[in-house]
Amino acid sequence: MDNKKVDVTTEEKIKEAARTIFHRKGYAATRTRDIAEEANINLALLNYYFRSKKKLFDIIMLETVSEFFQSMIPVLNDENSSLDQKVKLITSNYIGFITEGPNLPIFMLSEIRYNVDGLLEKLPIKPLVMNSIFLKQYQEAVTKGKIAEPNPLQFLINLLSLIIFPFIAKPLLQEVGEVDDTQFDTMMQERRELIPVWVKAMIRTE
Amino acid sequence: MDNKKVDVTTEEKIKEAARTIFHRKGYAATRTRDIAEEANINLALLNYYFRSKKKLFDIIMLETVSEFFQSMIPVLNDENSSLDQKVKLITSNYIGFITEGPNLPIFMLSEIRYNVDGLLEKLPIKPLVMNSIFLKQYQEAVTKGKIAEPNPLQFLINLLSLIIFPFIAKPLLQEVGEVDDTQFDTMMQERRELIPVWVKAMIRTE
DNA sequence: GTCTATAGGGGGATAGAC
DNA sequence: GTCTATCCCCCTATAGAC
Repeated sequence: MDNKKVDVTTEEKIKEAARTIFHRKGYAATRTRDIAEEANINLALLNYYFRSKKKLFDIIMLETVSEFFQSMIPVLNDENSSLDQKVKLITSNYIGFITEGPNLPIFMLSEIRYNVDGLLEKLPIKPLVMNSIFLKQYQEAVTKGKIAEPNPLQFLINLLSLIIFPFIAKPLLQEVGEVDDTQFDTMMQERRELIPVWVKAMIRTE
Repeated sequence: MDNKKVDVTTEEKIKEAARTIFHRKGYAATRTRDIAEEANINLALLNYYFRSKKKLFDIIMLETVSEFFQSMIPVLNDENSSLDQKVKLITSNYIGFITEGPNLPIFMLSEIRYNVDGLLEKLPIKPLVMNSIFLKQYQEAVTKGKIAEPNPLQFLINLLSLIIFPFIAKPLLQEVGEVDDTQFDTMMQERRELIPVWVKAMIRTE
């Protein structure tokens, strides 16, 4: 009876369109008219449902950032996996995630700078990372002398850098390296296997 | 006679202001009024000198991307330095460069996506990297079995990722890691020494 | 070259019919 | 709930005096 496919409410259609356009062009360059067109609805309906461009944007932004972190949390807090396994999962999950929506990182990171009142404070990002099993395992490995770099934040920065940055710099890297879209994608998929090996080599003690 | 300090032409004043505002807010969110105010000139003068917002932007964009690459070229083509030394120089130079203008990477990378007609094609980026001494040295090291990763582009991606990404993700990382501006800056400066060690460890053969 | 004043248009938002 | 028509502000760009 309940056919999931058909209950696409107008509100959902608008949100979906807004997500697409905002992610592609950013807040300032997006026109509400573009969103309406993408959603195949009238411009007035957008304001009927969401009051204003800014309110609609805030909703999309919150959902986007939430989803981005939610996908990491169960991995970080799995008691039954090792540090190495966590690194592999985070790498593979995020490369897959970003391959699906390549505009996501640059959108999040540029919009977070100025179109955010206290968005990051609304989300429980800090405690979820700081109290994670992941962090405990890292610190334990440092204590045991298995890891050279004592600062877990430097490690996290490195991991995220290697995963996310290539997607952000794609146009530049394609120009520099003379690679087309297919070749670029192949390289990114190779990195699913390579990054875990690399980060392990980076922090191991001599 | 020629006092460099005083010959700040109106044109230069406008360009300087435009650079500041464009870098901070991006093309779409920037208003020509903001630039005029920042430059302490009348709005009409901006159009008198540069015809339109877009033309002014194109000039700033070209200069910005040019400067960014120009600073790398002499390092990449130095015949008298080793691969390791080049990595150290690139790391240190760019961390210094970006510390001076922290908005630069996110500005370049987000604007390059859509506000660029054929900007990258105008600049000789490709040959300058592909024909560089740096690349030759890398390939030589691969042939000699000193480097495990055969693809120099993967190596370049890793190096640039580790250098640039943390600055782009600064707000996020500060929230996650509970670090203030001073602590963040300290970490970035530490990375001047750390990154060369890390990338060396990443690619070395067993 | 630099200003004031204003034209011109685009885009967010609303009124009001259906 | 959904549409058409329209308001109105803001921003880019120009006209024209000095």
